[in-house]
Order: sequence, then structure tokens, then C-alpha cells
Amino acid sequence: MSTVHRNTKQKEAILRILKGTTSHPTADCIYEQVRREIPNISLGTVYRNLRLLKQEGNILELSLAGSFSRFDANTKNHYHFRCELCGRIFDLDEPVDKEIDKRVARKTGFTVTQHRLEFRGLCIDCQRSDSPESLKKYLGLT
Amino acid sequence: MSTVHRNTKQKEAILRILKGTTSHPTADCIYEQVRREIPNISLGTVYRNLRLLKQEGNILELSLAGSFSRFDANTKNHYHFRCELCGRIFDLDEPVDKEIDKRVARKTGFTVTQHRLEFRGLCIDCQRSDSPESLKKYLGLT
DNA sequence: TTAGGTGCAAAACCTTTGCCATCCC
DNA sequence: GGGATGGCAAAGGTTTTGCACCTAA
Repeated sequence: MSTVHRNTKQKEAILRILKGTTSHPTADCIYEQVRREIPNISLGTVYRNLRLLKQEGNILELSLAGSFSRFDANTKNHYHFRCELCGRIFDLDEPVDKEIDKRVARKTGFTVTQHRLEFRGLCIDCQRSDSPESLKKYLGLT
Repeated sequence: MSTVHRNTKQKEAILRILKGTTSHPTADCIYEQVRREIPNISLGTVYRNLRLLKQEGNILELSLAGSFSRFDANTKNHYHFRCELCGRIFDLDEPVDKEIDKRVARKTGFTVTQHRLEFRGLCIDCQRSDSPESLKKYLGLT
């Protein structure tokens, strides 16, 4: 069932570069770096390996949103829950911690204007879902 | 200097639709709804008005606006700071609150697997920056 | 009157995918 | 050998933009 993942020099190089930095590079940025040692690697390969590494749990993809932007007319600071199966986003009424911005500002010297907190998991509807396809998607079995 | 924003029926409709829902719609979803009352509105107009409404502080965009994915080989849960001027992302050593997931789960009935916390503001380098262009961008004066 | 907004369509942008050659296991 | 991966290029989906016309102030 589950695919056997092979180790290739391309994949190994991408992971090594990513482990050697804390700069949270973009796919294109990684592409530029890998090219120095594998000049004819393609951008598609970088994307494919990033997806594999993510599925294997070796790297994280940082984003607070999916592939497209979502908008919210509630401009008071509040937190969100994103269902990892159906993609819906729910507002939470969790209290907003105002002190934490000051603490981070004090520690880092940065000017902190806001923070965004997003929880992830399964919403109630999707917990009940017994669709094999949905489950497969959720478990990342593609 | 600062641009005078006009009120148009297109912009008014977009804001009204957004204020009437908590579903965090995408631009395309908003477009579909506005078309019911302004059939020949264009998607470009929707995007332009969403940008204006965001600049005016009337709505929030829940994502990395027009940005791309960034990757991180540090898979231990940790928090980030995003500089709103230069776009760089920094790791924070703020302690991760493990209780908060349980609290949200208890309140909502959702299954919570993780949370992501991102602070935003100005990094030290950009605080020092006196580039008029950068400042303009930061203040949203386009 | 006139700067700003609209509609339309094309472009730009990031990411994915199809195809076939190549490489590991 | 045979399935997984790579390289290349084309397609895909979302967002932006150029331009001529329109409209709110």
C-alpha cells in the first residue's frame, strides 16, 4: 500500500540544505542552492521532494493558510481553527493573550504588532466522516 | 500624499457580503456572491477592493498574501516571527503551550492536533531602515 | 473636472503534472 | 526487472496588471 521512498542525491541535498539553515527558504530559494551542486536539477524535482519530505515528517511547510487567500471582516483579534480534512476555517472564542506580544518584543528587540494563532485538526463533521477517500487524504496516503 | 478611497457599489457589496458571514470565503467565493447583485463585476475588481479594504483595516486576510510556501527542517513545534517589511521569518524560543490544544478541543469538540503561532511586526534591521520606499510599503501607502 | 475605480483580458506567479528516460532496491 | 524518481516543459490555479472607459467627489 504505502509507497517505498527512495533516497536520491537530489532529495538528500534538499534536506541537507534545509537542515543547514534557519532562514525558512522558499522552494525557489532552495532550488538556487541545490543547483550549485546538481546544476541540472529541475524546479519540479525540488517541489516533488519537498512534498515527500513533508509527508515523511522531515520538514514543515510554513503557512497559516492553504493555497488561496481567505478573508475575514472580523478585524478584532481572534483565533482560528482549520480543519485539515475539509479545509473549513472556524472562529474560536478563545481569549486573546495580549501579554505574549510584549514578552516576545522584550526578548527579541523586534517590534511586535500582532500575533496569529491557528489550531489544526479535525472538525466535528469530519470526525464522523467514514469516507475512505477522505481518510486516505487525511492520513496523507495519497 | 495618501490616496483618497472612494466608495463604490462594488466595494460596498464586497464588504457587506464579508460582514454577513463567518465562513472566511476566498476571493473567488466572494466573486460568485457579488455577481448575484452586480452580474458584470470582474474578478480583478474583487481582488482590488479586497486589497483596499485590507489597507483600510476593514478586513483581514488570513494568509500569506501573494506569498509562497516556506520550508523548515526544524520539525519540533516552535513559533515564528514574520517581519512585515522585509518578509524574513525568524524562529522564536518562546515555550510552546501544550495545554491550549486540549482547552480548545474541550470547548469545540474538534480534534486538535497542533497549533501554529506567528508574531508579526518589524525586525531589528527594518526598525533601523530609513528607506522612504520601505517605510511607504510598511505603512501601506503604496 | 479629474483622480480613482471598473471591466476585460492578458500576463505574472507559484506549483503541479505528463511524459519518458534514468536510477535504485 | 520494475517501480520510483528525475528532467523538461507545458498546464493549472490564483492573483496582478495594462488599458480604455466610467464615475464619485
